[in-house]
Amino acid sequence: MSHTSTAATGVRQAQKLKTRQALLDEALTLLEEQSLSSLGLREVTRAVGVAPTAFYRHFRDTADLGVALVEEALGSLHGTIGTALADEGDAVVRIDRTVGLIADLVRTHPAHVRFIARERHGGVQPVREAIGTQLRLFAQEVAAAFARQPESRGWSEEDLLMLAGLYVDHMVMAASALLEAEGDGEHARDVARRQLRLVSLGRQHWLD
Amino acid sequence: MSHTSTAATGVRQAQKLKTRQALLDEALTLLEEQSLSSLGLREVTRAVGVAPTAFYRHFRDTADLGVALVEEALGSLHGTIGTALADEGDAVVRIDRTVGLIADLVRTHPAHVRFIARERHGGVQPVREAIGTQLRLFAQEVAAAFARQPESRGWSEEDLLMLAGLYVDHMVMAASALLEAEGDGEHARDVARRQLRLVSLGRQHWLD
DNA sequence: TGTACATCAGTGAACGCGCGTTCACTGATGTAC
DNA sequence: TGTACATCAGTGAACGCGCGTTCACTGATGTAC
Repeated sequence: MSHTSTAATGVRQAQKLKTRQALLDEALTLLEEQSLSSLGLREVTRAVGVAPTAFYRHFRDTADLGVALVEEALGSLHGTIGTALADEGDAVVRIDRTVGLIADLVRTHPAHVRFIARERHGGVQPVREAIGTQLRLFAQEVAAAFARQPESRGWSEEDLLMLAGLYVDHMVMAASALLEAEGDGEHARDVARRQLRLVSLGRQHWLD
Repeated sequence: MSHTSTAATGVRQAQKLKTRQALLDEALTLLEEQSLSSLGLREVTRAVGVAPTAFYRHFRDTADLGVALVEEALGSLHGTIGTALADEGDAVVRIDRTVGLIADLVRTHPAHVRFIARERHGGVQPVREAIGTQLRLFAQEVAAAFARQPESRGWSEEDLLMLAGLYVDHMVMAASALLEAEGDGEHARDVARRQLRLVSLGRQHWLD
């Protein structure tokens, strides 16, 4: 806790983190074809190549691991989408950039996206709650980004949150649709863009 | 197969249907707290009070039962929502009626709604596909209802489907939000109404 | 209506299997002096 | 730097349990004549 000791070698700690990450990675892979609700602790340790009991050094149970996966999947996203929405460009450009960002996310982290879509309404309460909390935070960031735009003059905070919720819900939907789309998902991206443009139009006329 | 024989007593068939329905009902109850992916055949038969092997007289496995639940949950909805949307009244009245209809559905059949929201992206492929098919049919009906309204003059079929998809997705979202809402869900209903009104505004200005 | 045979929804025993969890352990890493 | 002790990530055996599936069965219901 003092001077150099905290920054000591930490070989043990590094190895522990490596095992923990392997458990998270293999669990995510197994979750492509099942729900967290049916994921077995032994399945995960078998895939990693450690004894079943090693699991308990890192997580209390699979629900606990699920909560960690939520953090891994959504924790790093904060700021990203808000930036895409708030940056320069007109409405259409901003929407295209946002959909592009979602498509990138689906391409680089398909298993994380699937996990969030699947467990958002899934059978494991703590995980549902963790996802709900993250998405609510996310909607607040989107609302704050909107608030900074001139189009939002005259909007109540309540209405901004309503709009942000609509956006976040559709981002999750669009991501899930892209996952299921065969090929390059050109059609799915196009539908997502048109839907967001329609929402954007509604936004422009909300105070008429 | 001929004359009166098909309409014979059918005591046996009636009893079989009763057991089948009991299996579906108890499964749905068990699914309030877990995913289909982890639902056990023995759990279901135990809840009904029949031998585990009786299950096989009705379903091949729990995935098969899940597909039957999709039919039960969504099969009866055809026409209902389309009617609410197509009937007389201006946009706001139609939206209020639609949200009221969703709220009724959540109140009268909460477990069915939860099942659909949960398994739409769940870990059991045949069930995901069955839900996808039903919701796509549903979106087509909504698009057809929209097509009959004067507001849709000049709209392409593709755009009508895009709009209908937006509606259907938000109905599922709204239903799920209402399920999770504590109390009477007044706030959730209000948010759903405002979101649909904003979408409706976007629709009115789509061809500007 | 009565009888003889067929059907088939539900039974109950049995199986092998993988599960989550406990426990005392090992041996490499970390710490104090 | 060297030594003696503490920590703790990962082990491996063992447990009791519920799972899905098989099989031959029973007895009420249905059918043919």
